[in-house]
Amino acid sequence: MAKNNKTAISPRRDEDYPIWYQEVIKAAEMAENSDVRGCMVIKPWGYTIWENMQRELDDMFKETGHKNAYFPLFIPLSYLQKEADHVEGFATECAVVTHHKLTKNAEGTLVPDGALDEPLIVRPTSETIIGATFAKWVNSYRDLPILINQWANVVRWERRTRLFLRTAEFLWQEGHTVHATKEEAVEETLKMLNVYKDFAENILAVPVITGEKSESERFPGAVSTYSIEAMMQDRKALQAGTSHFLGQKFAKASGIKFQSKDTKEEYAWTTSWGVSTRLIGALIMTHSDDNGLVLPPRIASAHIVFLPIYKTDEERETVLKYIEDTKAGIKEHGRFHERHLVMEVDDRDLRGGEKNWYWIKKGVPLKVEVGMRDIEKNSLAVLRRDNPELKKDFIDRDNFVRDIHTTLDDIQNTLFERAKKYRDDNTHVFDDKDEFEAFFTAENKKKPEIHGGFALSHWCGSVQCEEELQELKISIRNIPLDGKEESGKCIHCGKDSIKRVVFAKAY
RNA sequence: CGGAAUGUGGCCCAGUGGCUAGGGCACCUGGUUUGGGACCAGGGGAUCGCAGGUUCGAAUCCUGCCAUUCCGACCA
Repeated sequence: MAKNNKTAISPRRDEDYPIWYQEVIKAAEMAENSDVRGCMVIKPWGYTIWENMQRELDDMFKETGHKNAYFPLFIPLSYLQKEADHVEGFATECAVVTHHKLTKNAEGTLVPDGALDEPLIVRPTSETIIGATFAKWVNSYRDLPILINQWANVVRWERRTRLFLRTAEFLWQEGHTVHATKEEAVEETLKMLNVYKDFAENILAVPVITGEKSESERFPGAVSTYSIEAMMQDRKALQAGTSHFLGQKFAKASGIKFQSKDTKEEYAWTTSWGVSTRLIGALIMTHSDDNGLVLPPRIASAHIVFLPIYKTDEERETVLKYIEDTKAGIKEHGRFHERHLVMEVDDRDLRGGEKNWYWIKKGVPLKVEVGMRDIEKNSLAVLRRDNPELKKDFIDRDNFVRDIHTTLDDIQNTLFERAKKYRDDNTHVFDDKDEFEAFFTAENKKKPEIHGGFALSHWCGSVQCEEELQELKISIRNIPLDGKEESGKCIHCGKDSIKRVVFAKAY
């Protein structure tokens, strides 16, 4: 099938990456901007992905001993003040509730009325309110550990928003745990970080680097913050999840104390960890191409779409029957990784071409055309969305049905390997300052091309070097956990260093 | 919060002081079509972002505001 040069998404990635991103979302009907500034409407095709993420992650949380609970949307203003660093981090982006009713003024317009004694803030995160609650739950070492997760929405009044990547309100999960010892809390922090890595790589097919954040990138109030970092197709880094070791800071702020075995009163050790709808942005920017969204089968909103092709009512009957038989055959193979295969049949009265492109842009892993010619040969016209050439294969129906799980797994693996290769190809080790700086300098300053990537270089550990490197618009994404110790010189100041860190431009 | 651009039916745009604001796409009706973005005919749909001002007359000029997008600072 000859393919013309026109791509379904315009502009292409190499023409204008940020606009391409928005167009992919629009074309796939995943989300749109709402009438409320900075807040998005997540449409069914996008929300299904979130539901799939929730289910997979929730299983993993349960598997590691966590239980779900729900805490209030509103947090008393005074609670936020309990932890000094925490206040500083979030104070500038809080929605504040000051009144509890509306009345009509002289002009007949509704105005806030009934001022609250103490203003409430809409949670930007829940450490404080959950900490206050945990303080009541914990008395003895026998009450520990407490392993809680909450699925919720949070609000951070961001100045500049982008669909899925940064919105004023977003959906996420936040895990909060309390432990008797530091070791146990650290272990929990790293365990959940690895759950995130597992999820990102195996379910989303997004390769990530686990590592610790530098001091300046740390969560407000944390002792240490760890992240998973992914590379998008514009070679910028995206922080896709974080896990925090909170030490005893929040325990002290909220009074989470317990009596130990030897009858002494001790402060507990806490952790928190979260991923958000931002992961959908990561998914889009990792796999999608110039023809729209590309979804890995393990997270896809639908796995297979059948497009019936017929001319007469009789043919329609025949074709739809053939599709139903094929679906039934596929169902007999059972669930795909414990999930029912979602199969759509698009029998809308639309031109074939238009319908085809519709589903290509939606990123369904397998698109199957069925017409009379296929039925005669007992075959199917199959297009794998991971094939950038959009090439149709005519496959024997029995083989297609038999191999369906293998095929989907193969698409999943192909996407992961492709993303991993892209990241690795664009990750370089630098020991020379000039080369390092050239790597991050755009050739065309007016309209910077896609350039740079991840640089693995030595860093002395000083905040000053980190700040000065911001001139290159880069930051330390994290200090990889699997990085081996080796002596070297800081790429910026030349002082001694024992570890390489990941430098990159970031979202 | 700074810089830039843009606001005209659902979407994309034309109209740069003068008749009833146009076109393309989308939508609805009828017909012909249907294996890679169809065609014909008819039809519905707009307080030209908002508020003031200038003018005999404003989508068009002026002022202010608002929104969106991009770039920067700040952040998941």
